[in-house]
Amino acid sequence: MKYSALKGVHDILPPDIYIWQKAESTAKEIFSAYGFQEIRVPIIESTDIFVRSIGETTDIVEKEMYTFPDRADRSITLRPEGTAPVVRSYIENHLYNLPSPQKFFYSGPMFRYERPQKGRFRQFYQIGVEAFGAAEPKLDAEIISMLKIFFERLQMKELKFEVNSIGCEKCRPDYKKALMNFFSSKVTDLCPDCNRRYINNPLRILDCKSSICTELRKGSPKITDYLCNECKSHFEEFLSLLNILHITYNINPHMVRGLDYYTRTTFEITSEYLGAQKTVAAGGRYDKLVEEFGGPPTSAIGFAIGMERLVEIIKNVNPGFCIPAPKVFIAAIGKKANAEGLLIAEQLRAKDIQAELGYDSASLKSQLRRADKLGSNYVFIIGDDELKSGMVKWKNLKDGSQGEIGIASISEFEGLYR
RNA sequence: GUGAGUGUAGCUCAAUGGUCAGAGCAUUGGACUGUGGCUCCAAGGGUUGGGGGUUCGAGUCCCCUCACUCACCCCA
Repeated sequence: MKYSALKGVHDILPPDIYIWQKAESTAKEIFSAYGFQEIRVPIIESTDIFVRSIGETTDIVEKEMYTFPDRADRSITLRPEGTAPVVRSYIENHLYNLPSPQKFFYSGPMFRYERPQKGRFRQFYQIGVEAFGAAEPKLDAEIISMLKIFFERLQMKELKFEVNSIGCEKCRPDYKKALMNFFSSKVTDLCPDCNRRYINNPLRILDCKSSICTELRKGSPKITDYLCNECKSHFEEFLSLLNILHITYNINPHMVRGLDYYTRTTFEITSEYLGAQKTVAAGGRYDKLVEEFGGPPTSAIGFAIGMERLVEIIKNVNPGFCIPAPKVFIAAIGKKANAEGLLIAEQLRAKDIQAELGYDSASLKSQLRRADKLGSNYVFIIGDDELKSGMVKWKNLKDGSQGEIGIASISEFEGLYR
Protein backbone atom coordinates (compact mmCIF):
# COMPACT_ATOMS: atom_id res chain seq x y z
CA MET A 1 0.00 0.00 0.00
CA LYS A 2 1.55 3.23 -1.13
CA TYR A 3 -0.43 5.79 0.84
CA SER A 4 -2.33 5.58 4.07
CA ALA A 5 -4.04 8.07 6.35
CA LEU A 6 -1.91 9.64 9.07
CA LYS A 7 -1.85 8.14 12.54
CA GLY A 8 -4.93 8.95 14.55
CA VAL A 9 -7.01 10.30 11.66
CA HIS A 10 -9.63 8.38 9.76
CA ASP A 11 -12.10 8.36 6.90
CA ILE A 12 -15.79 8.30 7.67
CA LEU A 13 -17.48 5.98 5.19
CA PRO A 14 -20.95 4.58 4.59
CA PRO A 15 -22.73 3.12 6.43
CA ASP A 16 -21.27 4.99 9.41
CA ILE A 17 -21.73 8.32 7.67
CA TYR A 18 -25.52 7.95 8.03
CA ILE A 19 -25.17 7.80 11.79
CA TRP A 20 -23.03 10.94 11.68
CA GLN A 21 -25.55 12.77 9.53
CA LYS A 22 -28.40 11.73 11.79
CA ALA A 23 -26.53 12.85 14.90
CA GLU A 24 -25.68 16.19 13.33
CA SER A 25 -29.19 16.91 12.11
CA THR A 26 -30.68 15.86 15.44
CA ALA A 27 -28.30 18.18 17.29
CA LYS A 28 -29.25 21.06 15.04
CA GLU A 29 -32.97 20.40 15.54
CA ILE A 30 -32.88 20.08 19.28
CA PHE A 31 -30.38 22.80 20.03
CA SER A 32 -32.38 25.17 17.83
CA ALA A 33 -35.47 24.41 19.87
CA TYR A 34 -33.54 25.66 22.89
CA GLY A 35 -32.58 28.86 21.11
CA PHE A 36 -29.01 27.97 20.22
CA GLN A 37 -27.83 29.37 16.90
CA GLU A 38 -25.07 27.94 14.77
CA ILE A 39 -21.71 29.67 14.79
CA ARG A 40 -18.81 28.72 12.52
CA VAL A 41 -15.39 29.63 13.74
CA PRO A 42 -12.02 29.01 12.07
CA ILE A 43 -10.06 25.82 12.48
CA ILE A 44 -6.83 27.76 12.86
CA GLU A 45 -6.30 30.42 15.49
CA SER A 46 -3.44 32.31 16.98
CA THR A 47 -1.65 29.98 19.43
CA ASP A 48 -1.96 32.26 22.46
CA ILE A 49 -5.76 31.99 22.38
CA PHE A 50 -5.48 28.38 23.46
CA VAL A 51 -2.58 28.92 25.82
CA ARG A 52 -4.54 31.60 27.67
CA SER A 53 -7.84 29.75 27.89
CA ILE A 54 -6.92 26.12 28.35
CA GLY A 55 -4.00 26.86 30.67
CA GLU A 56 -0.26 26.93 30.17
CA THR A 57 0.46 23.87 32.28
CA THR A 58 -2.24 21.60 30.89
CA ASP A 59 -1.25 18.58 28.82
CA ILE A 60 -3.17 19.90 25.84
CA VAL A 61 -1.06 23.03 25.66
CA GLU A 62 2.20 21.50 26.80
CA LYS A 63 2.38 18.57 24.44
CA GLU A 64 -0.73 18.00 22.36
CA MET A 65 -1.22 21.00 20.11
CA TYR A 66 -0.59 21.10 16.39
CA THR A 67 1.33 24.37 16.41
CA PHE A 68 3.34 25.74 13.50
CA PRO A 69 4.66 29.04 12.17
CA ASP A 70 2.86 30.45 9.15
CA ARG A 71 4.72 32.08 6.27
CA ALA A 72 4.98 35.35 8.15
CA ASP A 73 6.29 33.49 11.18
CA ARG A 74 3.15 33.91 13.30
CA SER A 75 2.42 31.02 15.65
CA ILE A 76 -0.71 29.23 14.46
CA THR A 77 -2.53 26.34 16.15
CA LEU A 78 -5.08 23.87 14.84
CA ARG A 79 -7.88 24.21 17.37
CA PRO A 80 -7.74 21.50 20.06
CA GLU A 81 -11.21 22.47 21.34
CA GLY A 82 -14.07 24.79 20.49
CA THR A 83 -14.67 27.02 23.47
CA ALA A 84 -11.69 29.34 23.05
CA PRO A 85 -12.43 30.28 19.42
CA VAL A 86 -16.09 30.92 20.23
CA VAL A 87 -15.16 33.13 23.18
CA ARG A 88 -12.70 35.00 20.97
CA SER A 89 -15.43 35.51 18.37
CA TYR A 90 -17.98 36.59 20.99
CA ILE A 91 -15.68 39.35 22.16
CA GLU A 92 -14.23 40.34 18.79
CA ASN A 93 -17.70 40.75 17.26
CA HIS A 94 -19.08 42.57 20.33
CA LEU A 95 -21.84 40.01 20.67
CA TYR A 96 -22.17 41.04 24.33
CA ASN A 97 -24.02 44.11 23.06
CA LEU A 98 -26.83 41.87 21.84
CA PRO A 99 -29.58 40.85 24.29
CA SER A 100 -28.35 38.26 26.80
CA PRO A 101 -28.04 35.38 26.90
CA GLN A 102 -26.44 34.66 23.54
CA LYS A 103 -26.49 30.94 22.79
CA PHE A 104 -24.43 29.19 20.12
CA PHE A 105 -23.65 25.72 18.87
CA TYR A 106 -20.82 24.61 16.63
CA SER A 107 -19.56 21.41 15.10
CA GLY A 108 -16.37 20.38 13.39
CA PRO A 109 -12.97 18.80 13.72
CA MET A 110 -10.54 19.33 16.60
CA PHE A 111 -6.89 18.33 16.66
CA ARG A 112 -4.72 16.96 19.43
CA TYR A 113 -1.38 15.21 19.03
CA GLU A 114 -2.02 12.19 21.24
CA ARG A 115 -1.37 8.46 21.06
CA PRO A 116 -4.57 7.09 19.57
CA GLN A 117 -6.65 4.51 21.37
CA LYS A 118 -10.30 3.49 21.57
CA GLY A 119 -12.35 6.69 21.50
CA ARG A 120 -9.33 8.96 21.05
CA PHE A 121 -7.97 10.34 17.81
CA ARG A 122 -5.72 13.09 16.57
CA GLN A 123 -8.43 14.58 14.40
CA PHE A 124 -11.77 14.15 16.09
CA TYR A 125 -15.13 15.85 15.81
CA GLN A 126 -17.09 17.68 18.43
CA ILE A 127 -20.51 19.25 18.55
CA GLY A 128 -20.58 21.82 21.29
CA VAL A 129 -22.65 24.65 22.68
CA GLU A 130 -21.72 27.85 24.49
CA ALA A 131 -24.12 30.22 26.23
CA PHE A 132 -23.03 33.68 27.35
CA GLY A 133 -24.53 36.17 29.75
CA ALA A 134 -26.69 34.16 32.13
CA ALA A 135 -25.40 33.19 35.57
CA GLU A 136 -28.58 31.54 36.77
CA PRO A 137 -28.46 27.80 37.59
CA LYS A 138 -31.63 27.49 35.54
CA LEU A 139 -29.48 27.64 32.42
CA ASP A 140 -27.17 24.91 33.77
CA ALA A 141 -30.15 22.63 34.33
CA GLU A 142 -31.67 23.48 30.96
CA ILE A 143 -28.46 22.51 29.21
CA ILE A 144 -28.29 19.15 30.97
CA SER A 145 -31.90 18.54 30.03
CA MET A 146 -31.16 19.44 26.42
CA LEU A 147 -28.35 16.90 26.34
CA LYS A 148 -30.60 14.25 27.82
CA ILE A 149 -33.25 14.87 25.19
CA PHE A 150 -30.64 14.83 22.44
CA PHE A 151 -29.37 11.41 23.56
CA GLU A 152 -32.89 10.07 23.92
CA ARG A 153 -33.78 11.20 20.42
CA LEU A 154 -30.84 9.15 19.16
CA GLN A 155 -32.17 6.17 21.13
CA MET A 156 -29.08 5.96 23.28
CA LYS A 157 -29.27 3.92 26.44
CA GLU A 158 -27.55 3.47 29.77
CA LEU A 159 -25.83 6.82 29.99
CA LYS A 160 -24.58 8.11 33.33
CA PHE A 161 -24.92 11.77 34.21
CA GLU A 162 -22.38 13.00 36.73
CA VAL A 163 -22.37 16.50 38.14
CA ASN A 164 -20.18 18.47 40.48
CA SER A 165 -19.31 22.01 41.44
CA ILE A 166 -15.68 23.01 41.56
CA GLY A 167 -16.35 26.40 43.13
CA CYS A 168 -14.95 29.73 42.10
CA GLU A 169 -11.75 31.70 42.53
CA LYS A 170 -12.91 32.58 46.05
CA CYS A 171 -13.54 29.13 47.47
CA ARG A 172 -11.37 26.82 45.41
CA PRO A 173 -8.04 27.95 46.95
CA ASP A 174 -9.36 27.06 50.42
CA TYR A 175 -10.33 23.64 49.22
CA LYS A 176 -7.01 23.13 47.49
CA LYS A 177 -5.27 24.01 50.73
CA ALA A 178 -7.39 21.54 52.70
CA LEU A 179 -6.71 18.86 50.13
CA MET A 180 -2.96 19.39 50.19
CA ASN A 181 -3.12 19.34 53.95
CA PHE A 182 -4.93 16.01 53.87
CA PHE A 183 -2.42 14.42 51.51
CA SER A 184 0.71 16.02 52.96
CA SER A 185 1.47 13.07 55.23
CA LYS A 186 0.74 10.52 52.49
CA VAL A 187 2.51 12.08 49.53
CA THR A 188 5.31 9.54 49.47
CA ASP A 189 2.82 6.65 49.38
CA LEU A 190 0.89 8.07 46.42
CA CYS A 191 1.65 6.78 42.92
CA PRO A 192 4.40 8.58 40.99
CA ASP A 193 1.83 10.40 38.86
CA CYS A 194 0.06 11.69 41.94
CA ASN A 195 3.31 12.90 43.41
CA ARG A 196 3.58 15.12 40.38
CA ARG A 197 -0.11 16.05 40.67
CA TYR A 198 0.35 17.03 44.31
CA ILE A 199 2.51 19.89 43.12
CA ASN A 200 0.81 20.79 39.81
CA ASN A 201 -2.86 20.11 40.33
CA PRO A 202 -3.78 18.33 43.58
CA LEU A 203 -7.43 18.10 42.50
CA ARG A 204 -6.35 15.51 39.94
CA ILE A 205 -5.39 13.07 42.70
CA LEU A 206 -9.13 12.68 43.20
CA ASP A 207 -9.70 10.89 39.91
CA CYS A 208 -6.54 8.80 39.82
CA LYS A 209 -7.30 5.21 38.86
CA SER A 210 -4.49 3.62 40.88
CA SER A 211 -5.80 1.38 43.65
CA ILE A 212 -3.24 2.81 46.09
CA CYS A 213 -4.49 6.35 45.56
CA THR A 214 -8.12 5.26 45.62
CA GLU A 215 -7.45 3.80 49.05
CA LEU A 216 -5.40 6.75 50.32
CA ARG A 217 -7.99 9.34 49.35
CA LYS A 218 -10.74 7.79 51.47
CA GLY A 219 -12.03 10.44 53.82
CA SER A 220 -10.43 13.27 51.88
CA PRO A 221 -12.19 16.65 52.06
CA LYS A 222 -15.00 17.16 49.54
CA ILE A 223 -15.15 20.24 47.36
CA THR A 224 -18.87 20.49 47.99
CA ASP A 225 -18.15 21.08 51.70
CA TYR A 226 -15.86 24.00 50.91
CA LEU A 227 -18.04 25.99 48.50
CA CYS A 228 -18.63 29.64 49.36
CA ASN A 229 -22.22 30.69 50.00
CA GLU A 230 -22.82 31.88 46.44
CA CYS A 231 -21.38 28.74 44.86
CA LYS A 232 -23.23 26.56 47.33
CA SER A 233 -26.64 28.06 46.65
CA HIS A 234 -25.95 27.98 42.90
CA PHE A 235 -25.17 24.26 43.12
CA GLU A 236 -28.18 23.49 45.32
CA GLU A 237 -30.54 25.36 43.03
CA PHE A 238 -29.05 23.54 40.04
CA LEU A 239 -29.61 20.14 41.67
CA SER A 240 -33.15 20.94 42.69
CA LEU A 241 -33.98 21.95 39.12
CA LEU A 242 -32.52 18.68 37.85
CA ASN A 243 -34.88 16.90 40.24
CA ILE A 244 -37.84 18.90 38.97
CA LEU A 245 -36.85 17.96 35.41
CA HIS A 246 -36.72 14.26 36.45
CA ILE A 247 -33.10 13.91 35.45
CA THR A 248 -31.26 11.07 37.14
CA TYR A 249 -27.78 12.14 38.09
CA ASN A 250 -24.95 11.29 40.37
CA ILE A 251 -22.98 13.86 42.35
CA ASN A 252 -19.33 13.03 41.88
CA PRO A 253 -17.16 15.22 44.08
CA HIS A 254 -14.11 13.52 42.57
CA MET A 255 -14.89 14.76 39.09
CA VAL A 256 -12.39 17.37 38.01
CA ARG A 257 -12.11 19.03 34.65
CA GLY A 258 -8.85 19.12 32.77
CA LEU A 259 -9.14 22.60 31.38
CA ASP A 260 -8.27 25.50 33.65
CA TYR A 261 -11.18 27.76 32.77
CA TYR A 262 -14.01 25.88 34.48
CA THR A 263 -15.86 27.28 37.51
CA ARG A 264 -18.85 26.10 39.54
CA THR A 265 -21.02 23.57 37.67
CA THR A 266 -19.19 20.80 35.84
CA PHE A 267 -20.68 17.66 34.35
CA GLU A 268 -19.79 14.56 32.44
CA ILE A 269 -21.88 11.99 30.63
CA THR A 270 -20.34 8.55 30.35
CA SER A 271 -21.21 5.25 28.71
CA GLU A 272 -20.10 1.73 29.46
CA TYR A 273 -20.08 0.96 25.74
CA LEU A 274 -16.87 2.97 25.38
CA GLY A 275 -13.42 1.87 26.53
CA ALA A 276 -11.27 3.71 29.00
CA GLN A 277 -12.25 6.97 27.28
CA LYS A 278 -15.84 6.66 28.32
CA THR A 279 -16.89 10.30 28.43
CA VAL A 280 -19.21 11.07 25.53
CA ALA A 281 -20.03 14.64 26.53
CA ALA A 282 -18.69 17.01 29.15
CA GLY A 283 -18.71 20.65 30.05
CA GLY A 284 -19.37 23.24 32.69
CA ARG A 285 -19.40 26.89 33.63
CA TYR A 286 -16.58 29.24 32.85
CA ASP A 287 -17.70 32.50 34.42
CA LYS A 288 -14.31 34.24 34.32
CA LEU A 289 -13.00 33.36 30.87
CA VAL A 290 -14.68 36.13 28.85
CA GLU A 291 -13.28 38.74 31.20
CA GLU A 292 -9.82 37.16 31.12
CA PHE A 293 -9.99 37.35 27.34
CA GLY A 294 -10.55 41.08 27.50
CA GLY A 295 -14.33 41.13 27.28
CA PRO A 296 -16.81 42.44 29.84
CA PRO A 297 -17.47 40.24 32.89
CA THR A 298 -19.78 37.59 31.44
CA SER A 299 -20.93 34.31 32.89
CA ALA A 300 -20.85 31.44 30.48
CA ILE A 301 -21.48 27.72 30.24
CA GLY A 302 -20.91 25.13 27.56
CA PHE A 303 -20.26 21.53 26.71
CA ALA A 304 -18.86 19.41 23.91
CA ILE A 305 -19.96 16.04 22.60
CA GLY A 306 -17.32 13.66 21.22
CA MET A 307 -18.76 12.57 17.88
CA GLU A 308 -16.68 9.42 17.37
CA ARG A 309 -17.65 8.26 20.84
CA LEU A 310 -21.29 9.11 20.23
CA VAL A 311 -21.30 7.12 16.99
CA GLU A 312 -19.55 4.22 18.72
CA ILE A 313 -22.32 4.03 21.32
CA ILE A 314 -25.08 4.24 18.72
CA LYS A 315 -23.45 1.40 16.76
CA ASN A 316 -23.47 -0.70 19.91
CA VAL A 317 -26.97 -0.05 21.15
CA ASN A 318 -28.62 0.20 17.75
CA PRO A 319 -26.85 -1.67 14.95
CA GLY A 320 -28.37 -0.97 11.56
CA PHE A 321 -29.35 2.56 12.57
CA CYS A 322 -31.11 4.44 9.74
CA ILE A 323 -29.33 3.12 6.66
CA PRO A 324 -31.24 4.42 3.65
CA ALA A 325 -32.23 2.06 0.82
CA PRO A 326 -33.41 2.94 -2.67
CA LYS A 327 -37.16 3.04 -3.02
CA VAL A 328 -37.01 1.66 -6.51
CA PHE A 329 -34.53 -0.14 -8.74
CA ILE A 330 -34.93 -0.05 -12.50
CA ALA A 331 -33.71 -3.15 -14.29
CA ALA A 332 -33.48 -2.72 -18.05
CA ILE A 333 -32.54 -5.16 -20.79
CA GLY A 334 -31.37 -3.84 -24.13
CA LYS A 335 -30.20 -0.46 -25.36
CA LYS A 336 -33.61 1.14 -25.91
CA ALA A 337 -34.95 -0.12 -22.60
CA ASN A 338 -31.90 1.24 -20.80
CA ALA A 339 -32.57 4.68 -22.25
CA GLU A 340 -36.23 4.44 -21.21
CA GLY A 341 -35.17 3.32 -17.72
CA LEU A 342 -32.90 6.33 -17.42
CA LEU A 343 -35.80 8.64 -18.27
CA ILE A 344 -38.05 6.96 -15.72
CA ALA A 345 -35.37 7.22 -13.03
CA GLU A 346 -34.99 10.93 -13.75
CA GLN A 347 -38.75 11.48 -13.42
CA LEU A 348 -38.80 9.73 -10.06
CA ARG A 349 -35.72 11.54 -8.75
CA ALA A 350 -37.36 14.84 -9.64
CA LYS A 351 -39.99 13.83 -7.08
CA ASP A 352 -37.26 13.06 -4.48
CA ILE A 353 -37.71 9.32 -4.83
CA GLN A 354 -34.43 7.46 -4.58
CA ALA A 355 -34.11 5.49 -7.82
CA GLU A 356 -31.20 3.20 -8.71
CA LEU A 357 -30.32 1.79 -12.12
CA GLY A 358 -28.61 -1.36 -13.33
CA TYR A 359 -25.42 -0.76 -15.27
CA ASP A 360 -23.02 -2.40 -17.72
CA SER A 361 -25.83 -4.34 -19.45
CA ALA A 362 -25.82 -6.89 -16.65
CA SER A 363 -28.16 -9.85 -16.84
CA LEU A 364 -31.62 -9.44 -15.34
CA LYS A 365 -30.63 -11.91 -12.66
CA SER A 366 -27.62 -9.92 -11.55
CA GLN A 367 -29.61 -6.68 -11.66
CA LEU A 368 -32.23 -8.16 -9.37
CA ARG A 369 -29.54 -9.50 -7.10
CA ARG A 370 -28.08 -6.04 -6.78
CA ALA A 371 -31.52 -4.52 -6.19
CA ASP A 372 -31.98 -6.98 -3.35
CA LYS A 373 -28.59 -6.25 -1.82
CA LEU A 374 -29.27 -2.53 -1.88
CA GLY A 375 -32.47 -3.21 0.04
CA SER A 376 -34.72 -1.76 -2.67
CA ASN A 377 -38.46 -1.93 -2.11
CA TYR A 378 -39.53 -2.20 -5.75
CA VAL A 379 -37.98 -3.20 -9.04
CA PHE A 380 -39.27 -2.02 -12.40
CA ILE A 381 -38.37 -4.34 -15.25
CA ILE A 382 -38.17 -3.01 -18.78
CA GLY A 383 -37.28 -4.99 -21.91
CA ASP A 384 -38.37 -5.26 -25.53
CA ASP A 385 -41.79 -6.70 -24.62
CA GLU A 386 -42.50 -3.84 -22.24
CA LEU A 387 -41.40 -1.21 -24.72
CA LYS A 388 -43.76 -2.75 -27.29
CA SER A 389 -46.77 -2.93 -24.96
CA GLY A 390 -46.05 0.29 -23.08
CA MET A 391 -46.48 -1.59 -19.80
CA VAL A 392 -43.67 -1.98 -17.27
CA LYS A 393 -43.44 -4.92 -14.88
CA TRP A 394 -43.08 -4.07 -11.20
CA LYS A 395 -42.02 -6.39 -8.43
CA ASN A 396 -42.19 -5.89 -4.69
CA LEU A 397 -38.95 -7.34 -3.30
CA LYS A 398 -40.26 -7.48 0.24
CA ASP A 399 -43.23 -9.78 -0.43
CA GLY A 400 -42.54 -10.99 -3.98
CA SER A 401 -45.77 -9.66 -5.47
CA GLN A 402 -45.72 -8.54 -9.12
CA GLY A 403 -47.84 -6.58 -11.55
CA GLU A 404 -47.83 -4.22 -14.51
CA ILE A 405 -48.21 -0.50 -14.91
CA GLY A 406 -48.26 1.81 -17.92
CA ILE A 407 -44.95 3.56 -18.58
CA ALA A 408 -46.65 6.95 -18.61
CA SER A 409 -48.14 6.55 -15.13
CA ILE A 410 -45.09 5.18 -13.29
CA SER A 411 -44.62 8.29 -11.23
CA GLU A 412 -48.12 7.74 -9.81
CA PHE A 413 -47.35 4.16 -8.77
CA GLU A 414 -48.71 4.04 -5.25
CA GLY A 415 -46.01 1.74 -3.88
CA LEU A 416 -43.53 4.57 -4.22
CA TYR A 417 -45.33 6.70 -1.69
CA ARG A 418 -45.72 4.22 1.13
C1' G B 1 6.01 10.32 26.15
C1' U B 2 5.53 4.95 28.70
C1' G B 3 3.88 -0.23 28.58
C1' A B 4 1.61 -4.62 26.55
C1' G B 5 -0.47 -7.24 22.48
C1' U B 6 -1.26 -8.23 17.24
C1' G B 7 0.33 -8.19 11.90
C1' U B 8 -1.44 -14.45 6.75
C1' A B 9 -6.91 -13.15 0.64
C1' G B 10 -11.56 -7.39 0.64
C1' C B 11 -13.31 -9.20 6.03
C1' U B 12 -12.93 -12.94 10.22
C1' C B 13 -9.40 -16.49 11.06
C1' A B 14 -6.53 -21.71 10.25
C1' A B 15 -1.70 -23.93 9.02
C1' U B 16 3.77 -29.49 14.87
C1' G B 17 10.21 -25.75 11.58
C1' G B 18 8.73 -29.95 6.27
C1' U B 19 4.46 -31.15 -0.39
C1' C B 20 1.89 -26.06 -4.24
C1' A B 21 -0.15 -21.26 2.54
C1' G B 22 -6.03 -23.06 3.45
C1' A B 23 -11.36 -22.27 5.21
C1' G B 24 -15.79 -19.42 6.06
C1' C B 25 -17.91 -14.91 4.66
C1' A B 26 -17.69 -11.34 0.68
C1' U B 27 -17.04 -10.63 -4.86
C1' U B 28 -17.96 -12.53 -9.98
C1' G B 29 -20.09 -16.28 -12.95
C1' G B 30 -23.02 -20.83 -13.61
C1' A B 31 -27.06 -24.51 -12.35
C1' C B 32 -32.00 -21.11 -13.65
C1' U B 33 -31.61 -18.15 -22.05
C1' G B 34 -36.11 -12.32 -18.87
C1' U B 35 -37.04 -12.77 -12.13
C1' G B 36 -33.57 -11.47 -6.19
C1' G B 37 -33.23 -13.92 -1.24
C1' C B 38 -32.36 -20.31 -0.06
C1' U B 39 -29.26 -24.34 -1.99
C1' C B 40 -25.32 -26.47 -4.93
C1' C B 41 -20.99 -25.83 -8.31
C1' A B 42 -16.95 -22.97 -10.10
C1' A B 43 -13.66 -18.85 -10.69
C1' G B 44 -10.78 -14.65 -9.42
C1' G B 45 -8.15 -12.84 -5.36
C1' G B 46 -1.54 -13.62 -1.29
C1' U B 47 5.64 -10.12 -1.97
C1' U B 48 2.30 -14.30 5.04
C1' G B 49 3.62 -5.70 6.87
C1' G B 50 9.06 -4.65 5.33
C1' G B 51 14.39 -5.90 5.92
C1' G B 52 18.14 -9.05 7.74
C1' G B 53 19.69 -13.61 10.31
C1' U B 54 19.61 -19.05 12.03
C1' U B 55 18.48 -23.67 9.20
C1' C B 56 19.04 -28.67 4.22
C1' G B 57 14.19 -26.11 4.74
C1' A B 58 10.95 -20.19 7.97
C1' G B 59 4.07 -17.90 7.81
C1' U B 60 6.27 -20.54 12.18
C1' C B 61 12.60 -19.37 15.64
C1' C B 62 15.98 -14.73 16.47
C1' C B 63 17.17 -9.39 15.57
C1' C B 64 15.83 -4.66 13.47
C1' U B 65 12.02 -1.72 11.47
C1' C B 66 7.11 -0.15 10.22
C1' A B 67 1.93 -0.32 11.07
C1' C B 68 -2.30 -1.22 13.90
C1' U B 69 -4.83 -2.17 18.65
C1' C B 70 -5.48 -1.65 23.78
C1' A B 71 -3.98 0.54 28.27
C1' C B 72 -1.24 4.43 31.15
C1' C B 73 -0.96 9.70 30.91
C1' C B 74 -4.69 13.11 29.41
C1' C B 75 -9.38 14.15 27.50
C1' A B 76 -14.77 14.78 24.00
